[in-house]
Amino acid sequence: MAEQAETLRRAPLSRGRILRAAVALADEAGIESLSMRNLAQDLGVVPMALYKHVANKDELLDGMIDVVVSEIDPPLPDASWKHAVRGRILAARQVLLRHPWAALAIESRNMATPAILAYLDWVVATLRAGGFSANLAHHVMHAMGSRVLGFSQELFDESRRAGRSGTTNPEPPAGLPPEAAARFPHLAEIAMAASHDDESVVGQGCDDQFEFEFALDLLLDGIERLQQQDWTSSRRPR
Amino acid sequence: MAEQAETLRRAPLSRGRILRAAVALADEAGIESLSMRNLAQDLGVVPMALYKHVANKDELLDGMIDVVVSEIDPPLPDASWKHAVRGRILAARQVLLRHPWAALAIESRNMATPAILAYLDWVVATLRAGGFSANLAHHVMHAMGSRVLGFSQELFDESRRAGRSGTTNPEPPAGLPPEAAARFPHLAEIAMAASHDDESVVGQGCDDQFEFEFALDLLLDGIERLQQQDWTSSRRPR
DNA sequence: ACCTGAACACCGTTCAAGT
DNA sequence: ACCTGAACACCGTTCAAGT
Repeated sequence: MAEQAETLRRAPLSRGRILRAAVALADEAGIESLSMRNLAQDLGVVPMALYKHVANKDELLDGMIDVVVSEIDPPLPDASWKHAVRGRILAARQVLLRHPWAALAIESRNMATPAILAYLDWVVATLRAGGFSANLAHHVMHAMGSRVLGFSQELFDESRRAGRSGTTNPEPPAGLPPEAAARFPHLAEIAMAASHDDESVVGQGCDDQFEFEFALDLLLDGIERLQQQDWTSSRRPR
Repeated sequence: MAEQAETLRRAPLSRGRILRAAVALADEAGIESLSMRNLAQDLGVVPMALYKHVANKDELLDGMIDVVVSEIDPPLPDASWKHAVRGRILAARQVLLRHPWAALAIESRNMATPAILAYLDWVVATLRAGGFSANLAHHVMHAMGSRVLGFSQELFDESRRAGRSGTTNPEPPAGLPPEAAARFPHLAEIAMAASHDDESVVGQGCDDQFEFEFALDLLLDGIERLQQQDWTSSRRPR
């Protein structure tokens, strides 16, 4: 009875409402807590009701990815392809930081969603307008890989695993555990090396934003050099 | 009775035998078919028997990753850090091509396994021996990201999804579906651009090995340039 | 002391029964 | 015709009962 009244008070189900609730659930409780049953409960609805708006869980995930990608700021008009692409990729990274589950979700799905395709199409259009051949633009897109969507792509990226953002893990230990440090001395050494010249600042973890921009600029600078040299595939990067 | 005889004929369970069977199961049937129950059945054993050798499924996955990483060829002695690192990364890629599920598995686990740490330690040692500062080596490892383990890191990488290797998908369609091509003309254009100068060869998909080496060399060349310039973090790549 | 069948608490999804 | 509770075929893991 009370439950029925609750249900009636709610807005009618819609695909958009389902997707927004799913994104919120994944953000708050982690992607591993996203089940059709949990999602239905959050919406005050019986699980089967979801299936009228999404075909199955995979399609739900595709929809959630579209929601996230649509949050990427539109491009700013910019004279230089390099600034334009760099700025939009950093904007994409900000979005993915808000939705830590999204990077892995995008990589594990195999279909490109419409929002992702539109985003990638803008990147290619910007390169082409900047004087890139279709051939070079093709290889550049491969080389950027998922970094073009702001993925950190680190080998061990804490933030991309179990969702639970914020409060629970205040400070992940920066270095290796002592016994691992002894076995892998070179890793231990660079784990200590801080992001800045001040060598006395050690063991306080990595500056993720710095590392992302470092890698992004390394790629963009190399790409710029190829483009200025009128690169074609017969001449390898060398 | 017959089942008991079968079981007795088998070698006794061991962590190694379990891990090898798990890798084989994931290779053949796909990672989504890897359940404790299926694995136990393959081994002719009751599911609970596995728990004496692996604590839980996550630890099983860690062990499987270790098996895969140990398959990477040992480094060849090489005078140049660049050739040594490049060669070993391409060897890692060959291993990951044999185990398509492994890339995503490594990215979704958060603990570095001993085999991965040993591999990374070798890469760092090679860089340091080649004259890299600890600081630059640190940033380089971040910039390489999971590419150091041979990941393609493509945004949409067919091979990394559902395992089922070989026979079932003879030829993935190279270009976009027609209606998508109309909406995303720039993507359609570069999807047509083949890997080689011969512009008449279109729509036959991508040369994955070429694209991987293109991106790898782009990174390695940029890294070499930084190292030769005595890069420090006060001077950004620029 | 060891092993393991049954059980628990979940899944995504189907389907037939009820309105 | 529409909606949905129960059921199906799975999970990973616990635990107590049996040897």
